[in-house]
Amino acid sequence: MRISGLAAATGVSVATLKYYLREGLLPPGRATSRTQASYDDTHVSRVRLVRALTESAGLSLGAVRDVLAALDDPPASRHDLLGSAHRALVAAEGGVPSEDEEWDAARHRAVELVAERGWCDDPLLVDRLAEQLRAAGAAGVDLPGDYLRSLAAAADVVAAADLTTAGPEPEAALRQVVLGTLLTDPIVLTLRRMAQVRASQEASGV
Amino acid sequence: MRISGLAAATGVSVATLKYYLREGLLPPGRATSRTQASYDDTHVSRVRLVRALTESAGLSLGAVRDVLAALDDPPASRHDLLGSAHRALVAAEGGVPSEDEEWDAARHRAVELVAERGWCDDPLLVDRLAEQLRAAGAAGVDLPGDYLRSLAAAADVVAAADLTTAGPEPEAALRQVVLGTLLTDPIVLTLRRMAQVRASQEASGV
DNA sequence: GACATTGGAGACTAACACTCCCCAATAATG
DNA sequence: CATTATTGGGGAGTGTTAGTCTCCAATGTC
Repeated sequence: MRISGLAAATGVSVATLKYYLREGLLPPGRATSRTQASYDDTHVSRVRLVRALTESAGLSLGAVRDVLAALDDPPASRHDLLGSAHRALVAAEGGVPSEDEEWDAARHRAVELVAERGWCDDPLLVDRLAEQLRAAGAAGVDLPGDYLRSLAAAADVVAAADLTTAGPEPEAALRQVVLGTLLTDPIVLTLRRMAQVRASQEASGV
Repeated sequence: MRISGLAAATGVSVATLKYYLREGLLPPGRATSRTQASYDDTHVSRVRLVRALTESAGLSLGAVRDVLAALDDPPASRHDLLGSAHRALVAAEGGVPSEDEEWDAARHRAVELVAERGWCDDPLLVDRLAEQLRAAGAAGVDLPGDYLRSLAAAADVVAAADLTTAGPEPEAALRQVVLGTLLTDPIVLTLRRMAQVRASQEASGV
């Protein structure tokens, strides 16, 4: 398959594919001559993956590059699997916290919630949570402790389901967890909207 | 308080505040002369809200403008409350679906899941879900029905909690639900990451 | 009265994700 | 074998977003 075939198979323009090649998001095809290369199914699925990650998961192309690099990295051991997965995920998103007194209070709340659940205390994740709590507070949105505990309980349900989708082979499991998480993040939020509408209709007696 | 005071209170540069004024994201201050205006606490919290919505919730300034406009709109009735809230939320995010055969299959899965839960069948939300399922499938990530059902169950838990934070007055409730949802979306995802790490440690016997 | 600050407005910038255009080399077609 | 289309490679240009910079005359402050 030549580049125009790849374009037809994925619905992405030739110009964009060339751009992805230049940016290293798509590996070069097998060169059959100086001005021709052939692409196969792996290229098709790579392109589809890039599109899903940018369009659905909302990642930037730079973040996609990082995720792809992490997936190509050997996961060392099954124990490190989720570790490297989360390094990829955290790197894919951003987050540099500021430092003031409101932030300290938010960070304290974050640590407390995590401790209560017996969750990991990865400082990257805790800092991010603290920053998000601070932002909500600064915007005048109050998040009671019981409310956050409900969110945490729901997160445990989701995480348990996430783990069941991972098979035993480290490489496939890494791929499944990283991509699955990134691609289901928007799904989780959409389901939340749907459930909200239903819950609100019930509450007003429809 | 003059504009430099507003800048100091919010940590946002004067140039950026002027930009927000121009863009209509921040109402003008009370003019005390031709070259001076005074700003109060409502301006401080408006700026903080804009920053939280862009930095934490990841909205574009255009989406922030739409959300703010929706919040200023009178919610008609308590019944329409979540309706207008969701119009604001859905508008704030985007999503125009494509039309092919994979999409039809994804749409069918979406309709089924929604029907099973007895959720609303707002076509905007269903279409969005279908598009997200299609993207995951195209990227080679398989989402079993049981897995989606688990996510849906968790969404119900979250939505029930969301509703408890809304008071009885329509205007305050609208604000709480819309902003609360937008600002807790990233929190939900962070909690998911944390719970995943814990669940994975448990699974590998740590 | 000297100096800083303000509102208002236009121009400029950097990052992002393409998109267009050109080239010489090659492939396909008649 | 001649003509036409397509390819890889790469530079330059585009539109959007979210600011940032510069300038002005009017005003506030010491």
